[in-house]
Amino acid sequence: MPSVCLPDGSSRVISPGLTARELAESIGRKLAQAAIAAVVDGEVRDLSAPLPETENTKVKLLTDRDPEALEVLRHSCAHIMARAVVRLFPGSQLAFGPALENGFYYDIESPTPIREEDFPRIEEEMRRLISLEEPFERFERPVEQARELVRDMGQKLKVEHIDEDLARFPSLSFYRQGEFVDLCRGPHIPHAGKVGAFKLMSLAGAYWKGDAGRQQLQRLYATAFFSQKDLDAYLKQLEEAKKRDHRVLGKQLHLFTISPLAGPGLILWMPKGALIRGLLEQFLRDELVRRGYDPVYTPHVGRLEMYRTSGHFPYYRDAQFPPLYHHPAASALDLLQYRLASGPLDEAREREMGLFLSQASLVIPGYTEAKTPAAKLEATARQAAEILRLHSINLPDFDRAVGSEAQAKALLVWLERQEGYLLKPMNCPHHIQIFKAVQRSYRDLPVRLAEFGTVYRYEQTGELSGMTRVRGFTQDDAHLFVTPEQVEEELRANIELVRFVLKTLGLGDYRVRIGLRAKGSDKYVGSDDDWNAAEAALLRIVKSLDMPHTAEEGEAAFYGPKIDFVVRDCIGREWQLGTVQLDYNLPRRFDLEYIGADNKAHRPVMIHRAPFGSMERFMGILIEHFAGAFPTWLAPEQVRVLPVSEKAAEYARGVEARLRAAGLRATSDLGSDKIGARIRAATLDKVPYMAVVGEKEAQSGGVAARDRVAGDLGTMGVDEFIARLDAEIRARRLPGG
RNA sequence: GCUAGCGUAGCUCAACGGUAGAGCACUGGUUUUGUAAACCAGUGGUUGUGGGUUCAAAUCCCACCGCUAGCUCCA
Repeated sequence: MPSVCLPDGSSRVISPGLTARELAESIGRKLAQAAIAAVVDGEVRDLSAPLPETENTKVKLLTDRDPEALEVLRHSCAHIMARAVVRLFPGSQLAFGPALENGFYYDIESPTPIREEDFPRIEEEMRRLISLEEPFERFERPVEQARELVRDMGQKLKVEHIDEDLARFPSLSFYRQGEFVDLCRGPHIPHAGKVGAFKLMSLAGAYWKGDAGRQQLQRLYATAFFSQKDLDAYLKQLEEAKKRDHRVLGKQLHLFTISPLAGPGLILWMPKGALIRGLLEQFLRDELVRRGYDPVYTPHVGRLEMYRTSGHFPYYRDAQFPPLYHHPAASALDLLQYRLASGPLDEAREREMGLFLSQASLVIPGYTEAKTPAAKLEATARQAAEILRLHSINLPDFDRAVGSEAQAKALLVWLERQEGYLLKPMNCPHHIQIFKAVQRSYRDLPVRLAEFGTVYRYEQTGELSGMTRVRGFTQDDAHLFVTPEQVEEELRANIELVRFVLKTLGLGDYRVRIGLRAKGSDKYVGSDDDWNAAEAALLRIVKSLDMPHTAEEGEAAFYGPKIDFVVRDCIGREWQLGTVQLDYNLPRRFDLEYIGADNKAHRPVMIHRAPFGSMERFMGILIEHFAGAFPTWLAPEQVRVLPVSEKAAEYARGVEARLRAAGLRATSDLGSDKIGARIRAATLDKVPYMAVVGEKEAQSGGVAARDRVAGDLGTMGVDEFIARLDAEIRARRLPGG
């Protein structure tokens, strides 16, 4: 007899064909009404689906309290939204409409573009559909019939999807709601009335199947909840996050600015922001030195030759600022060489190349008109020859070269003789030179070279955002040169360092993500043994430290496995910080070695680590985490002295001087506003402490201390006030801690 | 780079084809203040830049620059 096992441990015998809904009814009428879907053997299913006729099937009925139910609800709401759009915008083509962590979207191609002004109409239509409480009815069709069905509905994208990805399935499922039918795997809520509250959020472009080479669709973002209360709470949380936006607070509190004239994506640290950054750097540097790192400094540019050796140039050149050459012809020849070296390209890569070349303002006569890849390469070579001639560069090897490969090689020989520099995209090649400057013995290892190193990457314009996505940033970088046996210990020490520092800043809640090789792929460098050992070490460490972690195959860099740190801030948002990466590649490219105990040369393993990513990004995250109210040890202004009236101004100046002499960052506000207004100003400036002084304090020689959050702390002596702040600063106490 | 939206005083915003305005901030004055906003006055703009349409453009059109939300990318 088939039976089910319920979460409370009880089991029931069921009749064949019984659905989850009928099961719920048999348990209780209320449960049946509240049920949204069911988890059957770990899989979320419709209530209307018959339960499997096996013994001891694990069944859990989901209600609006279960997170999985919310996902089902949102997916169903995506259907309701699509239905409303199809009604209002006849001829709309539907693509995908999945649930997300905070809502859902639907990608749609409509004959008349949808605009944000249309949101109220769409929402109204959705409300009407929801009030009908129509059921979601599932049905299945063999794949051929399914294809005909979507074709007859005029849903071209769905036809494409079946042809490309779904044809291998014997049958496909659909859900019907009134006149609206959508190809969909499900599951869905029993009827539309379960949607308690929803809201259309935004409109964006998205490529069909995420492929930039395909047409762009309109993506409607929205969210849905079981109750208006939950939606309101979510919207309030968004408001809260918005108030913490580091771009807003950074402006308000004069921490940093970005000037289009200085350059988009290039952070200008204002005095207050710079002070905080300096304190953070000092804190990190002290901690690194304590843990055996050696600070170094390297310049902002490096010879192209070095980046050719490391492989950074020219392979990632579309993400780099253009190289700096002395020879006036070199930039053009460099681009032409790059084009020739790339050889014949297919259509998609040719499009990318065209974009890149036009961005670099390189015009090749006859290039665009050339029909075949070979003709394009010929045009490129002609232009190179022309430039060589104009600049009287005699290059017989190029003239003799046959084919784009040989031509590229000849040009490269010339280019390599030219003086050329690159704004550094990474610090590692420089640090490697420092490692190589001294003969290294196994006794010297690990060598840990640390630098707050500024690097430059030419991010796409649409990618730039405040301090978190920029074109120049300073990594809290270090490179560790270790023996294979030392890898595990170094990784462990690294995680412990991150753990300590993040905890100090109140970001103690985080997990690590481990990037492993994709099985059976040959794109990785390094021996299998090294990889196996390194991957096992990574997993062993996170397990032994009892840390939340996820391991993801195929997420490793081609030169080694890596760990990413993902922290959760005080309002529950996750931020990806830096990474720790093992590297077998650069030691080989730069031919690094150390002398082992056997008196033979051995190749070290490199560990790249920038656990906080960059100072810019980390600062941005801290601003949001603290909502601009930095703990006293980091606050740019720690105390503001506020004389009650001008009569106490002289005394206030004296107090300020004493605070400064004690090492506190103090100022006085001697303005003519009333004391209440100046307290308000100091509070809005997020100054942690105020020292209110009037005639009483001037007589007793004290201050009336005030905390920016707790308010009046009462009167105390100046020394007592200083001691109190000093203790807090030494302990690096956190707000509320 | 792509899609959509947006650029008005230092900041937040109004004016939406017909004389560019408010609050805050700033400056000067009055007030001499006791724990989150005293009062009065004043300064401040070639409406992102450049072109076009119009008798007339912040407003409509085009190009560029920048910003925002996504997409794509991210060694």
